[in-house]
Amino acid sequence: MLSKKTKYGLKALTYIARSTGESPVQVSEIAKSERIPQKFLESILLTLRKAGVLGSKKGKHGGYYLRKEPTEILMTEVMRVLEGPIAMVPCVSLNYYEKCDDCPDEHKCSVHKLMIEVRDSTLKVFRNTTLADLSGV
Amino acid sequence: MLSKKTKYGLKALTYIARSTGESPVQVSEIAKSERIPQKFLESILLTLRKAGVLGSKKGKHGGYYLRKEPTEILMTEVMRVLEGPIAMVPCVSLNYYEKCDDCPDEHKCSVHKLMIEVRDSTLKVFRNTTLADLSGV
DNA sequence: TGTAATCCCTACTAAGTTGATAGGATTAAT
DNA sequence: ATTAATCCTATCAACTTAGTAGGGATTACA
Repeated sequence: MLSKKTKYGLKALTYIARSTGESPVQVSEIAKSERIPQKFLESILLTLRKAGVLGSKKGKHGGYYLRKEPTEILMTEVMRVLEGPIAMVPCVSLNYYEKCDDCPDEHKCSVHKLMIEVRDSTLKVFRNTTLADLSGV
Repeated sequence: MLSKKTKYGLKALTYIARSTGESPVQVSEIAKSERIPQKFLESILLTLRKAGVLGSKKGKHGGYYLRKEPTEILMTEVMRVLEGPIAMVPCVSLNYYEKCDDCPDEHKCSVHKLMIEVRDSTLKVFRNTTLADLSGV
């Protein structure tokens, strides 16, 4: 299951990408428009900022803005930040590899092979999709 | 993340598919060989039996056996039984569709479109893979 | 017919995750 | 100063996961 965190994060990014103005977009505005609990959204955007996807401006008239063009923001990056590893098992994760405790030899593991295929096909989608595709910009 | 339940279930199915004998395969044997907690595995195989993937024989010399040929057992079926919906959000699930509370119009939802793509690419893998592929039979 | 082996079923539980909420600290514009 | 924003930490209820425990029901076979 996709977490609410990721779902909200994607919606917020889409909203920011679509907002044309020069000034940064405020959390309250996004929260209201996208029906997301504001405090929860705050923490999500903070995560995205720390990961370098968003920039922020503090104080009055502050808010969040994209650090890159929507066409440059890949879903691989966003999904990894919000949802964590793309692979369904650590033993096939490219970025967060971990050995399974119960597998003596992962090359003989039937689950391993299947999960590599799933990972690759999902990666293909995420590598081929940018924020621009999501937001129609 | 893939649950242990699914992982263990897949390993167990693979084990059963590989075991050539006429008599059914016992839980204890699978548990020992695949390093799976026996009681946990019992409940998993029970689920697979109730879903019609496995058959069972009770009493002494009892055990589990496949109800179909490995080539006939698709990953779509097994994954749905063990892991639940293949879609990452209910609003794009083919078998367990549910509307999102926060989406006024899901056709305009950016997350929706992305998740349909992920669902389709994952489905493609699962529809193309049978237990025979996993077990090399 | 007794007994051991095996699946079947229900209930419980510790640990972790999720989806928030609360309260304030910090920063910047006016 | 005041106001409006982000930033940060802590807390929490509900749920899920990965088991464990204990026994019931069924069957093979001596």
